[in-house]
Amino acid sequence: MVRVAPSPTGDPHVGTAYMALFNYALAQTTGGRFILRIEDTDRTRYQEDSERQITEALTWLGLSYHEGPDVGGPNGPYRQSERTDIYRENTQTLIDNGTAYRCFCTPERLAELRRAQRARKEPPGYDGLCRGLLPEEVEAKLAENTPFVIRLKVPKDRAVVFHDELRGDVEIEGKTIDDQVLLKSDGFPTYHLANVVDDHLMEVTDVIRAEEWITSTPKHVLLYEAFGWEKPRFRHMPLLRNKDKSKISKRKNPTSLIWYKENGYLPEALLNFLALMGYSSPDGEEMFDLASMLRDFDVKRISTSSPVFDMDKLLWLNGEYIRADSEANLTQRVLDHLAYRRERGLEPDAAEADVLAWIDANGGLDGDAARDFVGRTMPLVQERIKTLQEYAPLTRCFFASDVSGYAQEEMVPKKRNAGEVEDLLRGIVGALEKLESWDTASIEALLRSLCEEYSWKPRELFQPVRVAVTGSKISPPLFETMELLGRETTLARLGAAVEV
RNA sequence: GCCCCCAUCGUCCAGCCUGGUCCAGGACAUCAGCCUUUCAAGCUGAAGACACGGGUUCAAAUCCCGUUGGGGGUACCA
Repeated sequence: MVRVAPSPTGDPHVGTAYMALFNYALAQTTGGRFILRIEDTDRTRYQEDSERQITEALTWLGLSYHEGPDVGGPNGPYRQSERTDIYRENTQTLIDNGTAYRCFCTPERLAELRRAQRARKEPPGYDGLCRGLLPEEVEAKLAENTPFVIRLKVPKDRAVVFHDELRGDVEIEGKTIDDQVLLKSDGFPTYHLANVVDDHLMEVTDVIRAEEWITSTPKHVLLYEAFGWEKPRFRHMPLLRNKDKSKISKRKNPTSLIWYKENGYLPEALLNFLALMGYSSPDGEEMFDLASMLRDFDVKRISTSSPVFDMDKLLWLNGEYIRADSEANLTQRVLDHLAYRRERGLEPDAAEADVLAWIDANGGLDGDAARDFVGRTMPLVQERIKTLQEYAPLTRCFFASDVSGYAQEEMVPKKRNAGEVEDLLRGIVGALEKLESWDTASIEALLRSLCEEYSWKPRELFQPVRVAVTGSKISPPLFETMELLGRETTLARLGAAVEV
């Protein structure tokens, strides 16, 4: 039994997907179950929409869970905010057996304490003032309704050792472990308490989480001991990093899974990329989908050094997946992507607006006309785009009614002048008008013959044609583009170019 | 500061556990060439790393110790 336990505090995070992937892989390859648990115990950081976005993002990635807030299961509820009674009851057992205590210290006193400790260059931490409270004193405070928290009574005279399956034994001295708050004064548990209680109750046997939790694992171990519960196996994954090696953050990297979807990344590419971070397949293959990862998945192959999140490599992988896809499927993906962006209310750029305008005028995103036409452009651009988002800029010339926004000099090759280009274009228009069959091969044959006739090199001659027809020096293959546009549009654009 | 984790090309990984086959292999990025109607894609090639110092050993990228560096933690956040 494994779980992923994100907190709904903002956009679904790439780190959540990373953790989910490895938990999912372990569950799938060991016949275990995978739980999604929402850790929403921090009411100040809670964000309404976040949980739905998390579930949607995991679904998008294909990381389905057996149990979770939206799918139910035998170990619910799966939102910690709905389990507060459970935490309260369990905390009471700790108080009863003497492994936890009520602390009535005010936040002000704690802040003052920390300041003093800092001034004395001592490690900050609770001084244990309320540890020694007599039962009557506690009763008195309680009677006065003094707010309190419940703290773990950490044994300061011994070390806590736990075994990390990936890293070996980790030993931390009790005196360096703070008397952790377990239950806040608002009645909500802290992460540490809720996490341990839930993992136990939900029968989680394997905890795979990020490295940042290593130092607090002793607290969790102490809790398992205090409750008399069996510990799960711990595995701490390396932390995803920014280029400067700091923990990945949204200021230095896109961390929102929504961002990747909005920008045309394929879920299988993102997942594959995440898998490559700290993991390698036994056969050394770098491109593998989830199914093939599962075929030979081995937790022992997870490495412990933290990888830098390299967008360049992700982009390359995304391109690989795009090229490996079928034309029909990719066509549908482009359409779905445009629909998704519209649904999200994202402002289209000029190219995207042109594409959408054409599609709207021709039956809409789910119409046959759009699918047919986008499908016909696909062979021209499939190997030229690295994200779905790059489709529109590259194919704008097929959808736009007017492409004449280019600068005049773009049509003029080096060592040629505007007059020469104009003469050439007139000649080309004349020849194309008389061309019998309007297809790629015929157009190419004709233009190449004109190269000889005018003594222009192919690359020279094709440049003004390309700019006139597509509006840019960079375009899909020219002759195919002209065929797809049709004689009428092509000639109109060439004619317009001659005019000016 | 204190505690903990980590350490192979710019980046991601392989090799390390079970020392010799490693003057270290692959991928991304970079550069060059080829292909070529632009841009891509593709192909070929180049450059590029065992952090440092000790120790163990006939032999160390691999084992041990230390140093240095990087990161994380040190909240009534998760």
